[in-house]
Amino acid sequence: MLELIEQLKADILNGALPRGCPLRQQELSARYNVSRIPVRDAIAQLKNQGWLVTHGKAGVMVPELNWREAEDLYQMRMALEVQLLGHALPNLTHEVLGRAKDINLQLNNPCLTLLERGQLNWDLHAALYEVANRPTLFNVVAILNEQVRRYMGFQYGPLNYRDTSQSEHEKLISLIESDQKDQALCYLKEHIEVAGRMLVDYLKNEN
Amino acid sequence: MLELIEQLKADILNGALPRGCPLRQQELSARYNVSRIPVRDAIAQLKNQGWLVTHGKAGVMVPELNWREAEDLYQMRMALEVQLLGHALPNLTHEVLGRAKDINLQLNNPCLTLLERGQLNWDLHAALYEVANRPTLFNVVAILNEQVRRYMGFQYGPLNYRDTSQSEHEKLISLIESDQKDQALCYLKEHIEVAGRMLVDYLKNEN
DNA sequence: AAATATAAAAATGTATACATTTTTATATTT
DNA sequence: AAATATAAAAATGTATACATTTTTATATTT
Repeated sequence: MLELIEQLKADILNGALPRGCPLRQQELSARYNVSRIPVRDAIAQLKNQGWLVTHGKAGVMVPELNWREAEDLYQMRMALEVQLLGHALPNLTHEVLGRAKDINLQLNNPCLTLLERGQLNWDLHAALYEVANRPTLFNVVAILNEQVRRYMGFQYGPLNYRDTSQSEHEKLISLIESDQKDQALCYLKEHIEVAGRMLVDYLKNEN
Repeated sequence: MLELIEQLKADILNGALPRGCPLRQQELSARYNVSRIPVRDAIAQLKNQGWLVTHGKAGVMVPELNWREAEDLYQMRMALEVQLLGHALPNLTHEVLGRAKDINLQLNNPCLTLLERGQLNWDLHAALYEVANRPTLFNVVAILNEQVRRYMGFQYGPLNYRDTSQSEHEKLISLIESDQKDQALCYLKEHIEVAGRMLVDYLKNEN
Protein backbone atom coordinates (compact mmCIF):
# COMPACT_ATOMS: atom_id res chain seq x y z
CA MET A 1 0.00 0.00 0.00
CA LEU A 2 2.94 2.30 0.58
CA GLU A 3 3.81 1.99 -3.10
CA LEU A 4 0.27 2.95 -4.01
CA ILE A 5 0.54 6.10 -1.89
CA GLU A 6 3.82 7.02 -3.57
CA GLN A 7 2.31 6.33 -6.97
CA LEU A 8 -0.64 8.57 -6.19
CA LYS A 9 1.62 11.35 -4.96
CA ALA A 10 3.72 11.08 -8.10
CA ASP A 11 0.61 11.24 -10.29
CA ILE A 12 -0.67 14.24 -8.35
CA LEU A 13 2.66 16.00 -8.84
CA ASN A 14 2.95 15.27 -12.55
CA GLY A 15 -0.61 16.28 -13.21
CA ALA A 16 -1.89 12.86 -14.26
CA LEU A 17 -4.70 13.31 -11.74
CA PRO A 18 -6.45 16.58 -12.55
CA ARG A 19 -7.04 19.15 -9.83
CA GLY A 20 -10.47 20.13 -8.65
CA CYS A 21 -12.57 17.34 -10.06
CA PRO A 22 -13.66 14.32 -8.05
CA LEU A 23 -11.55 11.18 -7.96
CA ARG A 24 -13.54 7.96 -7.82
CA GLN A 25 -12.34 4.96 -5.85
CA GLN A 26 -13.38 2.70 -8.69
CA GLU A 27 -11.47 4.68 -11.32
CA LEU A 28 -8.36 4.59 -9.15
CA SER A 29 -8.69 0.90 -8.40
CA ALA A 30 -8.96 0.20 -12.13
CA ARG A 31 -6.08 2.55 -12.92
CA TYR A 32 -3.68 0.94 -10.46
CA ASN A 33 -4.99 -2.62 -10.72
CA VAL A 34 -5.90 -3.06 -7.09
CA SER A 35 -9.20 -3.38 -5.31
CA ARG A 36 -10.96 -0.47 -3.65
CA ILE A 37 -9.77 -1.39 -0.15
CA PRO A 38 -6.12 -0.36 -0.59
CA VAL A 39 -7.32 2.65 -2.59
CA ARG A 40 -9.49 3.69 0.32
CA ASP A 41 -6.58 3.26 2.73
CA ALA A 42 -4.33 5.36 0.52
CA ILE A 43 -6.95 8.06 0.08
CA ALA A 44 -7.44 8.31 3.83
CA GLN A 45 -3.70 8.71 4.34
CA LEU A 46 -3.37 11.32 1.60
CA LYS A 47 -6.34 13.25 2.93
CA ASN A 48 -4.67 13.41 6.33
CA GLN A 49 -1.57 14.90 4.79
CA GLY A 50 -3.24 17.48 2.59
CA TRP A 51 -2.61 15.74 -0.74
CA LEU A 52 -6.33 15.23 -1.18
CA VAL A 53 -9.35 17.10 0.14
CA THR A 54 -12.99 16.14 0.33
CA HIS A 55 -15.22 16.89 -2.63
CA GLY A 56 -18.92 16.95 -1.90
CA LYS A 57 -20.27 14.56 0.68
CA ALA A 58 -18.34 11.46 -0.19
CA GLY A 59 -15.60 12.18 -2.68
CA VAL A 60 -12.06 13.48 -2.82
CA MET A 61 -10.13 15.66 -5.21
CA VAL A 62 -6.65 17.03 -5.72
CA PRO A 63 -6.71 20.50 -4.16
CA GLU A 64 -5.73 23.59 -6.08
CA LEU A 65 -2.40 25.11 -5.11
CA ASN A 66 -2.96 28.06 -2.90
CA TRP A 67 -0.49 30.68 -1.77
CA ARG A 68 -2.09 31.09 1.64
CA GLU A 69 -1.53 27.43 2.39
CA ALA A 70 2.07 27.67 1.17
CA GLU A 71 2.59 30.70 3.38
CA ASP A 72 1.23 28.84 6.39
CA LEU A 73 3.41 25.83 5.70
CA TYR A 74 6.53 27.97 5.53
CA GLN A 75 5.60 29.97 8.61
CA MET A 76 5.20 26.75 10.52
CA ARG A 77 8.44 25.39 9.15
CA MET A 78 10.20 28.54 10.25
CA ALA A 79 8.95 28.38 13.81
CA LEU A 80 9.35 24.64 14.30
CA GLU A 81 12.60 24.00 12.47
CA VAL A 82 14.35 26.74 14.42
CA GLN A 83 13.19 25.04 17.62
CA LEU A 84 14.31 21.68 16.32
CA LEU A 85 17.75 22.87 15.26
CA GLY A 86 18.08 24.51 18.67
CA HIS A 87 17.60 21.14 20.31
CA ALA A 88 19.99 19.54 17.83
CA LEU A 89 22.87 22.01 18.19
CA PRO A 90 24.41 20.50 21.36
CA ASN A 91 24.45 17.07 19.68
CA LEU A 92 25.80 18.06 16.28
CA THR A 93 29.05 16.18 15.87
CA HIS A 94 31.48 16.71 13.02
CA GLU A 95 30.29 13.37 11.62
CA VAL A 96 26.74 14.65 11.28
CA LEU A 97 27.92 17.94 9.81
CA GLY A 98 30.06 15.96 7.38
CA ARG A 99 27.01 14.01 6.27
CA ALA A 100 25.18 17.27 5.70
CA LYS A 101 28.08 18.56 3.60
CA ASP A 102 28.06 15.42 1.49
CA ILE A 103 24.38 15.88 0.77
CA ASN A 104 24.93 19.51 -0.07
CA LEU A 105 27.55 18.50 -2.64
CA GLN A 106 24.98 16.36 -4.42
CA LEU A 107 22.89 19.49 -4.90
CA ASN A 108 25.63 20.63 -7.32
CA ASN A 109 24.35 18.24 -9.95
CA PRO A 110 22.50 20.44 -12.46
CA CYS A 111 20.48 17.51 -13.88
CA LEU A 112 18.33 17.16 -10.78
CA THR A 113 14.62 17.76 -11.11
CA LEU A 114 13.03 20.17 -8.70
CA LEU A 115 11.55 17.23 -6.83
CA GLU A 116 14.88 15.46 -6.44
CA ARG A 117 16.33 18.75 -5.32
CA GLY A 118 13.55 19.06 -2.75
CA GLN A 119 14.26 15.55 -1.51
CA LEU A 120 17.97 16.26 -1.04
CA ASN A 121 17.16 19.53 0.65
CA TRP A 122 14.99 17.68 3.15
CA ASP A 123 17.61 14.95 3.60
CA LEU A 124 20.09 17.62 4.57
CA HIS A 125 17.78 19.32 7.03
CA ALA A 126 16.67 15.96 8.42
CA ALA A 127 20.27 14.88 9.01
CA LEU A 128 20.73 17.91 11.25
CA TYR A 129 17.37 17.63 12.99
CA GLU A 130 17.64 13.93 13.69
CA VAL A 131 20.17 14.37 16.46
CA ALA A 132 17.77 16.66 18.31
CA ASN A 133 16.17 13.46 19.58
CA ARG A 134 12.71 15.00 19.52
CA PRO A 135 10.59 12.50 17.61
CA THR A 136 7.25 14.26 18.05
CA LEU A 137 8.53 17.62 16.89
CA PHE A 138 10.59 15.98 14.16
CA ASN A 139 7.55 14.14 12.90
CA VAL A 140 5.46 17.30 12.50
CA VAL A 141 8.34 19.01 10.71
CA ALA A 142 8.71 15.99 8.41
CA ILE A 143 5.03 16.12 7.53
CA LEU A 144 5.22 19.84 6.82
CA ASN A 145 8.14 19.29 4.47
CA GLU A 146 6.29 16.47 2.78
CA GLN A 147 3.33 18.80 2.28
CA VAL A 148 5.60 21.43 0.78
CA ARG A 149 6.52 18.86 -1.90
CA ARG A 150 3.04 19.33 -3.35
CA TYR A 151 4.16 22.78 -4.39
CA MET A 152 7.35 21.58 -6.02
CA GLY A 153 5.65 20.17 -9.11
CA PHE A 154 7.21 20.71 -12.47
CA GLN A 155 5.58 24.06 -12.96
CA TYR A 156 7.59 25.91 -10.30
CA GLY A 157 10.17 27.93 -12.12
CA PRO A 158 12.89 30.07 -10.50
CA LEU A 159 15.88 27.94 -11.42
CA ASN A 160 18.54 30.22 -10.05
CA TYR A 161 17.22 29.22 -6.62
CA ARG A 162 19.48 26.17 -6.58
CA ASP A 163 22.70 28.06 -6.13
CA THR A 164 21.55 30.39 -3.40
CA SER A 165 20.04 27.49 -1.47
CA GLN A 166 23.26 25.54 -1.66
CA SER A 167 25.46 28.37 -0.51
CA GLU A 168 22.99 29.11 2.25
CA HIS A 169 23.42 25.55 3.45
CA GLU A 170 27.20 26.02 3.44
CA LYS A 171 26.90 29.19 5.47
CA LEU A 172 24.55 27.51 7.94
CA ILE A 173 26.90 24.57 8.43
CA SER A 174 29.89 26.83 8.91
CA LEU A 175 28.04 28.89 11.50
CA ILE A 176 27.29 25.69 13.39
CA GLU A 177 30.89 24.52 13.07
CA SER A 178 32.18 27.77 14.52
CA ASP A 179 29.68 27.44 17.36
CA GLN A 180 27.78 30.65 16.55
CA LYS A 181 24.53 29.19 17.77
CA ASP A 182 22.24 32.19 17.75
CA GLN A 183 23.44 33.24 14.33
CA ALA A 184 22.92 29.73 13.01
CA LEU A 185 19.33 29.73 14.23
CA CYS A 186 18.64 33.15 12.74
CA TYR A 187 20.21 32.09 9.51
CA LEU A 188 18.08 28.96 9.29
CA LYS A 189 15.01 31.07 9.86
CA GLU A 190 15.96 33.40 7.04
CA HIS A 191 16.84 30.47 4.80
CA ILE A 192 13.34 29.08 5.16
CA GLU A 193 11.74 32.53 4.98
CA VAL A 194 13.45 33.33 1.69
CA ALA A 195 12.40 30.04 0.11
CA GLY A 196 8.88 30.55 1.37
CA ARG A 197 8.55 34.10 0.08
CA MET A 198 9.89 32.98 -3.28
CA LEU A 199 7.27 30.27 -3.56
CA VAL A 200 4.45 32.48 -2.32
CA ASP A 201 5.32 35.27 -4.73
CA TYR A 202 5.48 32.77 -7.56
CA LEU A 203 2.09 31.35 -6.67
CA LYS A 204 0.51 34.80 -6.36
CA ASN A 205 1.68 35.77 -9.83
CA GLU A 206 0.42 32.59 -11.41
CA ASN A 207 -3.22 33.36 -10.70
CA MET B 1 -16.82 5.41 11.31
CA LEU B 2 -16.41 8.75 13.01
CA GLU B 3 -18.30 7.38 15.99
CA LEU B 4 -15.96 4.41 16.08
CA ILE B 5 -12.97 6.72 16.20
CA GLU B 6 -14.52 8.68 19.06
CA GLN B 7 -15.34 5.44 20.86
CA LEU B 8 -11.79 4.25 20.50
CA LYS B 9 -10.41 7.54 21.77
CA ALA B 10 -12.74 7.41 24.74
CA ASP B 11 -11.66 3.86 25.54
CA ILE B 12 -8.02 4.81 25.22
CA LEU B 13 -8.56 7.70 27.62
CA ASN B 14 -10.49 5.72 30.21
CA GLY B 15 -8.01 2.89 30.12
CA ALA B 16 -10.35 0.27 28.69
CA LEU B 17 -7.70 -0.43 26.07
CA PRO B 18 -4.48 -1.23 27.92
CA ARG B 19 -1.27 0.58 26.99
CA GLY B 20 1.70 -1.17 25.51
CA CYS B 21 0.17 -4.46 24.42
CA PRO B 22 -0.98 -5.17 20.88
CA LEU B 23 -4.53 -4.44 19.79
CA ARG B 24 -5.96 -6.92 17.32
CA GLN B 25 -8.30 -5.85 14.54
CA GLN B 26 -10.44 -8.89 15.21
CA GLU B 27 -10.76 -8.18 18.92
CA LEU B 28 -11.76 -4.61 18.19
CA SER B 29 -14.24 -5.60 15.52
CA ALA B 30 -15.86 -8.04 17.96
CA ARG B 31 -15.80 -5.49 20.78
CA TYR B 32 -17.53 -2.77 18.75
CA ASN B 33 -19.71 -5.05 16.61
CA VAL B 34 -18.38 -3.94 13.27
CA SER B 35 -16.31 -5.67 10.63
CA ARG B 36 -12.58 -5.27 10.35
CA ILE B 37 -12.80 -2.74 7.52
CA PRO B 38 -14.05 0.22 9.59
CA VAL B 39 -11.71 -0.88 12.38
CA ARG B 40 -8.79 -0.70 9.96
CA ASP B 41 -9.92 2.74 8.81
CA ALA B 42 -10.17 3.98 12.38
CA ILE B 43 -6.81 2.51 13.33
CA ALA B 44 -5.13 4.22 10.38
CA GLN B 45 -6.64 7.56 11.40
CA LEU B 46 -5.65 7.15 15.05
CA LYS B 47 -2.14 6.14 14.09
CA ASN B 48 -1.81 9.31 12.07
CA GLN B 49 -2.79 11.39 15.07
CA GLY B 50 -0.60 9.70 17.63
CA TRP B 51 -3.35 7.86 19.50
CA LEU B 52 -1.91 4.54 18.38
CA VAL B 53 1.59 3.48 17.37
CA THR B 54 2.83 0.43 15.55
CA HIS B 55 3.63 -2.69 17.54
CA GLY B 56 5.87 -5.18 15.83
CA LYS B 57 5.55 -5.60 12.11
CA ALA B 58 1.80 -5.50 11.71
CA GLY B 59 0.11 -4.47 14.92
CA VAL B 60 -0.77 -1.35 16.86
CA MET B 61 -0.86 -0.44 20.53
CA VAL B 62 -1.81 2.43 22.77
CA PRO B 63 1.45 4.29 23.39
CA GLU B 64 2.74 5.02 26.86
CA LEU B 65 2.44 8.61 28.00
CA ASN B 66 5.78 10.29 27.70
CA TRP B 67 6.85 13.65 29.02
CA ARG B 68 9.11 14.37 26.08
CA GLU B 69 6.19 14.06 23.70
CA ALA B 70 4.05 16.30 25.94
CA GLU B 71 6.85 18.86 26.02
CA ASP B 72 7.10 18.84 22.24
CA LEU B 73 3.35 19.21 21.85
CA TYR B 74 3.29 22.24 24.14
CA GLN B 75 6.34 23.80 22.53
CA MET B 76 4.65 23.51 19.17
CA ARG B 77 1.40 24.86 20.54
CA MET B 78 3.26 27.84 21.95
CA ALA B 79 4.95 28.73 18.70
CA LEU B 80 1.99 28.13 16.43
CA GLU B 81 -0.85 29.48 18.55
CA VAL B 82 0.96 32.75 19.08
CA GLN B 83 1.29 33.04 15.30
CA LEU B 84 -2.35 32.16 14.85
CA LEU B 85 -3.61 34.64 17.43
CA GLY B 86 -1.43 37.25 15.78
CA HIS B 87 -3.26 36.70 12.52
CA ALA B 88 -6.60 36.72 14.35
CA LEU B 89 -6.11 39.94 16.30
CA PRO B 90 -7.11 42.37 13.53
CA ASN B 91 -10.34 40.42 12.99
CA LEU B 92 -11.37 39.93 16.60
CA THR B 93 -14.73 41.64 16.95
CA HIS B 94 -16.55 42.14 20.24
CA GLU B 95 -18.95 39.42 19.13
CA VAL B 96 -16.15 36.87 18.95
CA LEU B 97 -14.70 38.03 22.24
CA GLY B 98 -18.17 37.75 23.75
CA ARG B 99 -18.42 34.17 22.59
CA ALA B 100 -15.06 33.48 24.19
CA LYS B 101 -16.29 35.01 27.46
CA ASP B 102 -19.40 32.84 27.40
CA ILE B 103 -17.29 29.74 27.02
CA ASN B 104 -15.03 30.86 29.83
CA LEU B 105 -18.05 31.20 32.13
CA GLN B 106 -18.91 27.57 31.52
CA LEU B 107 -15.49 26.67 32.90
CA ASN B 108 -16.84 27.84 36.29
CA ASN B 109 -18.85 24.68 36.63
CA PRO B 110 -16.97 22.56 39.19
CA CYS B 111 -18.61 19.31 38.05
CA LEU B 112 -16.72 19.19 34.78
CA THR B 113 -14.36 16.32 34.16
CA LEU B 114 -10.86 17.15 33.09
CA LEU B 115 -11.76 16.07 29.57
CA GLU B 116 -14.81 18.32 29.37
CA ARG B 117 -12.66 21.11 30.73
CA GLY B 118 -10.09 20.41 28.03
CA GLN B 119 -12.81 20.53 25.39
CA LEU B 120 -14.12 23.91 26.58
CA ASN B 121 -10.59 25.21 26.78
CA TRP B 122 -10.06 24.28 23.14
CA ASP B 123 -13.46 25.71 22.15
CA LEU B 124 -12.41 29.03 23.63
CA HIS B 125 -9.05 29.09 21.91
CA ALA B 126 -10.62 27.93 18.65
CA ALA B 127 -13.21 30.71 18.77
CA LEU B 128 -10.38 33.23 18.81
CA TYR B 129 -8.23 31.45 16.25
CA GLU B 130 -11.01 30.87 13.77
CA VAL B 131 -11.15 34.49 12.65
CA ALA B 132 -7.49 34.35 11.69
CA ASN B 133 -8.69 32.77 8.47
CA ARG B 134 -5.67 30.53 8.24
CA PRO B 135 -7.09 27.07 7.68
CA THR B 136 -3.77 25.25 7.23
CA LEU B 137 -2.22 26.68 10.37
CA PHE B 138 -5.48 26.29 12.26
CA ASN B 139 -5.68 22.65 11.27
CA VAL B 140 -2.24 21.81 12.61
CA VAL B 141 -3.02 23.62 15.86
CA ALA B 142 -6.30 21.72 16.14
CA ILE B 143 -4.51 18.40 15.71
CA LEU B 144 -1.93 19.35 18.34
CA ASN B 145 -4.69 20.19 20.80
CA GLU B 146 -6.42 16.94 20.00
CA GLN B 147 -3.18 15.10 20.68
CA VAL B 148 -2.83 16.88 24.00
CA ARG B 149 -6.18 15.34 24.99
CA ARG B 150 -4.41 11.98 25.25
CA TYR B 151 -2.66 13.38 28.28
CA MET B 152 -5.84 14.63 29.92
CA GLY B 153 -7.01 11.18 31.00
CA PHE B 154 -8.50 10.73 34.41
CA GLN B 155 -5.15 10.24 36.04
CA TYR B 156 -3.96 13.81 35.63
CA GLY B 157 -4.33 15.47 38.97
CA PRO B 158 -3.63 19.16 39.75
CA LEU B 159 -7.19 20.29 40.24
CA ASN B 160 -6.41 23.83 41.28
CA TYR B 161 -5.38 24.35 37.68
CA ARG B 162 -8.96 25.15 36.72
CA ASP B 163 -9.09 28.51 38.46
CA THR B 164 -5.78 29.84 37.22
CA SER B 165 -6.61 28.81 33.66
CA GLN B 166 -9.94 30.58 33.80
CA SER B 167 -8.54 33.84 35.14
CA GLU B 168 -5.75 33.62 32.59
CA HIS B 169 -8.37 33.50 29.88
CA GLU B 170 -10.05 36.59 31.35
CA LYS B 171 -6.77 38.45 31.39
CA LEU B 172 -6.02 37.42 27.81
CA ILE B 173 -9.40 38.58 26.60
CA SER B 174 -9.13 41.91 28.41
CA LEU B 175 -5.66 42.50 26.91
CA ILE B 176 -7.17 41.92 23.48
CA GLU B 177 -10.12 44.20 24.24
CA SER B 178 -7.80 47.00 25.28
CA ASP B 179 -5.81 46.49 22.10
CA GLN B 180 -2.55 45.60 23.85
CA LYS B 181 -1.53 43.26 21.07
CA ASP B 182 2.03 42.40 21.97
CA GLN B 183 1.11 41.82 25.58
CA ALA B 184 -1.78 39.61 24.55
CA LEU B 185 0.54 37.46 22.44
CA CYS B 186 3.10 37.20 25.23
CA TYR B 187 0.40 36.34 27.67
CA LEU B 188 -0.96 33.58 25.47
CA LYS B 189 2.51 32.16 25.17
CA GLU B 190 2.92 32.10 28.94
CA HIS B 191 -0.55 30.66 29.38
CA ILE B 192 0.37 27.68 27.23
CA GLU B 193 3.85 27.44 28.70
CA VAL B 194 2.50 27.23 32.25
CA ALA B 195 0.01 24.53 31.37
CA GLY B 196 2.71 22.63 29.53
CA ARG B 197 5.23 22.79 32.34
CA MET B 198 2.56 21.67 34.79
CA LEU B 199 1.77 18.63 32.69
CA VAL B 200 5.40 17.77 32.01
CA ASP B 201 6.34 18.03 35.67
CA TYR B 202 3.40 15.85 36.58
CA LEU B 203 4.40 13.23 34.02
CA LYS B 204 8.03 13.25 35.14
CA ASN B 205 7.06 12.60 38.74
CA GLU B 206 4.76 9.76 37.84
CA ASN B 207 7.53 7.53 36.49
C1' DA C 1 19.51 -24.78 29.41
C1' DA C 2 19.76 -21.32 25.79
C1' DA C 3 19.46 -20.53 21.08
C1' DT C 4 17.80 -21.70 16.76
C1' DA C 5 14.70 -23.99 13.43
C1' DT C 6 10.19 -25.74 12.22
C1' DA C 7 5.20 -26.15 12.18
C1' DA C 8 0.69 -24.67 13.49
C1' DA C 9 -2.29 -21.01 14.60
C1' DA C 10 -3.77 -16.60 14.14
C1' DA C 11 -3.20 -12.39 12.45
C1' DT C 12 -3.15 -9.12 8.51
C1' DG C 13 -4.01 -7.25 3.63
C1' DT C 14 -6.83 -7.38 -0.26
C1' DA C 15 -10.74 -9.02 -3.39
C1' DT C 16 -15.39 -9.58 -3.98
C1' DA C 17 -20.34 -8.99 -2.74
C1' DC C 18 -24.08 -6.33 -1.25
C1' DA C 19 -26.83 -2.74 1.33
C1' DT C 20 -26.97 2.15 1.77
C1' DT C 21 -25.95 6.70 0.38
C1' DT C 22 -24.82 10.03 -3.04
C1' DT C 23 -24.85 11.73 -7.55
C1' DT C 24 -26.78 12.48 -11.92
C1' DA C 25 -30.42 12.65 -15.18
C1' DT C 26 -35.20 13.23 -16.01
C1' DA C 27 -39.72 14.77 -14.95
C1' DT C 28 -42.67 17.93 -12.62
C1' DT C 29 -43.99 22.10 -10.73
C1' DT C 30 -44.06 27.12 -10.14
C1' DA D 1 -37.23 29.25 -18.02
C1' DA D 2 -35.81 28.45 -13.30
C1' DA D 3 -36.52 25.85 -9.34
C1' DT D 4 -37.95 21.81 -7.21
C1' DA D 5 -39.19 16.87 -6.95
C1' DT D 6 -38.57 12.16 -8.48
C1' DA D 7 -36.30 8.10 -10.34
C1' DA D 8 -32.34 5.73 -12.11
C1' DA D 9 -27.53 5.13 -12.03
C1' DA D 10 -23.38 5.04 -9.82
C1' DA D 11 -20.85 5.84 -6.07
C1' DT D 12 -19.55 4.77 -1.24
C1' DG D 13 -19.21 2.03 3.28
C1' DT D 14 -19.07 -2.30 5.33
C1' DA D 15 -19.33 -7.56 5.62
C1' DT D 16 -17.49 -11.70 4.28
C1' DA D 17 -14.01 -14.72 2.02
C1' DC D 18 -9.49 -16.05 1.10
C1' DA D 19 -4.38 -15.74 0.16
C1' DT D 20 -0.31 -14.12 2.42
C1' DT D 21 2.27 -12.67 6.29
C1' DT D 22 3.14 -12.60 11.11
C1' DT D 23 2.98 -14.50 15.53
C1' DT D 24 3.10 -18.12 18.74
C1' DA D 25 4.02 -22.67 20.26
C1' DT D 26 6.65 -26.71 19.71
C1' DA D 27 10.57 -29.29 18.32
C1' DT D 28 15.34 -29.47 17.30
C1' DT D 29 19.94 -28.25 17.70
C1' DT D 30 24.12 -26.51 19.97
